Amino acid sequence: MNLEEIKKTLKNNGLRITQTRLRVANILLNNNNSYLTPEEVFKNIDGGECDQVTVYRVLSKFETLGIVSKSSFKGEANRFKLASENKSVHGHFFKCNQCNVIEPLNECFVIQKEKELKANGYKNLSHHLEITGLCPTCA
Amino acid sequence: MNLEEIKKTLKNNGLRITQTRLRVANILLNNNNSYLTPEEVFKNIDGGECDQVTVYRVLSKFETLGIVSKSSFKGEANRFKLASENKSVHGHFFKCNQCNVIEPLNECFVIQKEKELKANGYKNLSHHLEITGLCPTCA
DNA sequence: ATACTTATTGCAATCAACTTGCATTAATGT
DNA sequence: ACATTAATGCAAGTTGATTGCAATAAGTAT
Repeated sequence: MNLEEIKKTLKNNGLRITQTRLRVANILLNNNNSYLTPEEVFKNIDGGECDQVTVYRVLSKFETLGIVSKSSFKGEANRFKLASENKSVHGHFFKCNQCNVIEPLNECFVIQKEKELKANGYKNLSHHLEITGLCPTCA
Repeated sequence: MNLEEIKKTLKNNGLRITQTRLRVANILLNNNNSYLTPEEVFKNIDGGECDQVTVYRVLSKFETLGIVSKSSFKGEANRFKLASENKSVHGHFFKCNQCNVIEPLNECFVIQKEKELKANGYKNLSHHLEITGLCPTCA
């Protein structure tokens, strides 16, 4: 996704190219590799140039348009990044119920399933896998 | 988990066997097969017999003790049920970003990984897998 | 360019699901 | 029966997000 593609997507859907949408888009473009919370996006914009609610609305709209993908973890803010070429984005973690340590799980079991879903017409897939329990230290 | 096991677990951890803990335990025992939110548990207790905050605290304590397992979905309340004999509990869903339809995914990819973690000393494991995107209807 | 529509925004209020602080109450070991 | 301190109730606070509505600005027609 580059700026032109984003603009085109907005146009194609009868949506307006507004200041805030452009600002949010540019921040995402400059952070292509990391997920940002709406608040982080807002702080990058800030200067009183827009309202935080607008950032929420823009990101939410971007998501339904497939411009961004969302990483959604209970207990923390949503995170957004530009949708990658291959639309499949994912994160895997182990989270200890006691000490709250979060360890990445480095294998992806789900890509196979996503391929299956894609073959059946599902789009813009991303997934989130969380295994919780007690880590060896706490167990 | 039966009532005796729950009491024993509390004792073993130097915790008191209180009215609210017993009430919550009994409600969970009578709903062994479905996840309940703290609010649902509270409503089952109600009669002004305790405070909802206490239910939150009890369920949270039960979780760290491994008495219950938690299903934790962003955008909705946590859900709890008694930990099963085999401590591995899981839920898999596909959630459409547009229409919010939630479809269960009937296969479990993660059991293998959990076995691996168990072999390495992790305990009370449960997991949650969510694939999001656009369902064929919305795509 | 100017006027007109209506999508988009800002602001304030509201929400859900918890969490926290603290004084009071009630389990439990002696 | 009493002392200790874990557990509770109540009120308030928090975080992340949503909603209603009047004001504003983007895009289209004139």
